[in-house]
Amino acid sequence: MQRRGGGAGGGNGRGERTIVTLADVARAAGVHYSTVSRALDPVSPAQVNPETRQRVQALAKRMGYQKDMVASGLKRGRTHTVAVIAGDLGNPNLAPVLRGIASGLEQAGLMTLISETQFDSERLERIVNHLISRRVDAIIMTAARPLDAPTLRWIRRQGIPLVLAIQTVPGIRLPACTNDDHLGGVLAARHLLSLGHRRLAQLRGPMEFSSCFLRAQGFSETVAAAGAEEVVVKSTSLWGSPELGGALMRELLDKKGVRPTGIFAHHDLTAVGALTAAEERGLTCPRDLSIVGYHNLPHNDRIAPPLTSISQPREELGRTAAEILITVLTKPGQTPAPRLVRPSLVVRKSTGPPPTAS
Amino acid sequence: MQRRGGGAGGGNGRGERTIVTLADVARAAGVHYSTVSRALDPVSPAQVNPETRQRVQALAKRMGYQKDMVASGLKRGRTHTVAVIAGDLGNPNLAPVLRGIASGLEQAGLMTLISETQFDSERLERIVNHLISRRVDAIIMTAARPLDAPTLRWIRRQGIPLVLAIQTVPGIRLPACTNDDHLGGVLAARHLLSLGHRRLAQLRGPMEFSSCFLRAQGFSETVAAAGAEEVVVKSTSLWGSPELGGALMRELLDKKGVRPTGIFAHHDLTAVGALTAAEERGLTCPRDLSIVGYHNLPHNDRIAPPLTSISQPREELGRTAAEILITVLTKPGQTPAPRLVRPSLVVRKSTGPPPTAS
DNA sequence: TAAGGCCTTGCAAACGTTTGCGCTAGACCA
DNA sequence: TGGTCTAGCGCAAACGTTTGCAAGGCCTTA
Repeated sequence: MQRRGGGAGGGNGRGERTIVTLADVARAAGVHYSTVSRALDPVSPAQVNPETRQRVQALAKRMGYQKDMVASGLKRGRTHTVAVIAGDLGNPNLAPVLRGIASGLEQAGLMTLISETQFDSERLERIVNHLISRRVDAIIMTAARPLDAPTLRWIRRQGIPLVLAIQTVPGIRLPACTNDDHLGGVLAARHLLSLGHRRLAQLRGPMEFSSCFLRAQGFSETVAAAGAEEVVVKSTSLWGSPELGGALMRELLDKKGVRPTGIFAHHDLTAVGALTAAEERGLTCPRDLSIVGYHNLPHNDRIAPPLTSISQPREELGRTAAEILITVLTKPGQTPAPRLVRPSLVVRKSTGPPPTAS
Repeated sequence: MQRRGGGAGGGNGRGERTIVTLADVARAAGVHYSTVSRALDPVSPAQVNPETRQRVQALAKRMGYQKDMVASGLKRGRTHTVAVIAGDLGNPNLAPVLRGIASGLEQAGLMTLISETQFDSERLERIVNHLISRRVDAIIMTAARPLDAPTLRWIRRQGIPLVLAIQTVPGIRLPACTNDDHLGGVLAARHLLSLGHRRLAQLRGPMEFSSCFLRAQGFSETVAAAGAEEVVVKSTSLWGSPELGGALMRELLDKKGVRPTGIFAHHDLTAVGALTAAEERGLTCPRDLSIVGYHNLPHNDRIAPPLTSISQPREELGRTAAEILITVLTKPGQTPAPRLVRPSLVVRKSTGPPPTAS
């Protein structure tokens, strides 16, 4: 038996329980510890007498034996741990995805280890090295940017299975699960067009995010196909804040020419900022302009006016990513096809027909 | 050298890099591997010739050696991993706390492993057993409920340091870092009282959460001390949803007697639901009633009317919890005193003087 | 110059589990 | 009855690191 190091976290260290190993169980059962190991291994084909197996299992349970995953990991080379790398845990869209991943992986007996890069490449590198040295079985990356391509390649060279979720990066073929952001752009455009808007604009997120790029593409294509007009506003490197939305909206309103009436913001918070900026210029929504947001954040129906938005099935995305990862782990060699989950449009009060006079 | 198992996650497995061990570096350096181990150990007091140390370090770096934390963990009994158990990752308040914890622990060279219980006791037990068998160095629990007391005791008996964050449970003395919820209740009460309200009420969260209990207590005490009146609404076991807020508010308005004018909701979302319900009864805020929320959620200033709320320093709480944990790990035996972080009042438009006619 | 000290390094035993191999004993067949 | 086969179990070597112990060399001191 072995003692645990360190005093008990809370108060009197009277606990100081010992930890039970294979050898302990073996001694009690009167067999060799390798036999115990085999008896406790669920997949080992009847290498051991059913009777012995029963006896040992019962004994192990009674003694409170728990396999030491660290030792097992060292020997087997598999730690049953999957790391999820996130950019910003504060992003409310992320939590359901993480939950989907964790619950999906749990069913396969895998533990989820979450880390946050805060979009800092150096930090990402540190984290990845740490994870590698910890011998995680696989990595799910939810915050990939083109910038990170070298790191992704480095992970792959280490022979560690890698799955991308939410974001994908061009130029690297990796199993991935993403939102159908192109479709999201299309849905936003169709909605505005069907209401009668003919002059449209986008408040875009950073184009180096594949998600934003695709949203923009889907939107622009649909607008062009309908023969409507799109006013282009430059995209920024910032992302998803009301401040950004305000800035972009002011820039849009300062432009010469005819003011667009249908706006597609790549983020609900951007839309919120844009709304505020528009109100400051005496415009009201949806009378003077309609706006579609993205992400369908929880408070959208309390905002004035309640925000029409594109909703993404977040938990499903996480579960799908987990599924993909599990196929990668169980069937090495094949690269599963990328998978898309489909967003939907949630109509509220921030969109309506364009002003008639114009 | 050893090969990594499993095919590369993405496409052609051409990579299949080998992994470098102490023995490899030792061979290349012409020394014994124990010497390499010592040369690479930053804390080992000049056990090794500075010259050799230099040479070995340079070589290790050049060869891309990375310490295998699994093997190290097995030998040393410390995995440099801390588990954080959360109730619901979707809770927007949690993310900053997690970030605070992770960044605090990172500075001590500790990795953060996050798990979600979804407030399921059975799941919690599974997770804890898994973590123990993975030999995590410590556990931070962010969602403790009285219900979980047995599990907490079980963790402590295993000799695993345990720190509570956000919630604390009565009856167990454990190092903890929590919000000063009592002060939060006091602040809310003082604010409403100073505006002139004399009939107050609370829309409380579940009283088995220490945070809600303390908020309620702070509020009630302050109201009583001011000689004002508090209308009591029963608390529920649900938590933090607009639906709950609506239900509680309707119950309050259905009560006989004089309607209270100052409301303290234990959660912003509850406040939002209450607002909606009040509007349905023809009451407007802040003219007919004032409401103070809790948590200062990001969208509070876009809600109509913008919500006065109690703001908590979330990331600071996480960092403090990490600090506590580190003291526990470095100075075993002592139980650090519980620490409180102080909330503050953010005044917006949902509070004002009570209606003059009454 | 010899003895004792320190500094540096090598040796080998752990940590707890997994697993290839070999041994024994019973079963089966000729 | 002797031989082969197989089921069941023990043996021991890994996995990669840490670390007490001892050995060797050099320096100091008497």
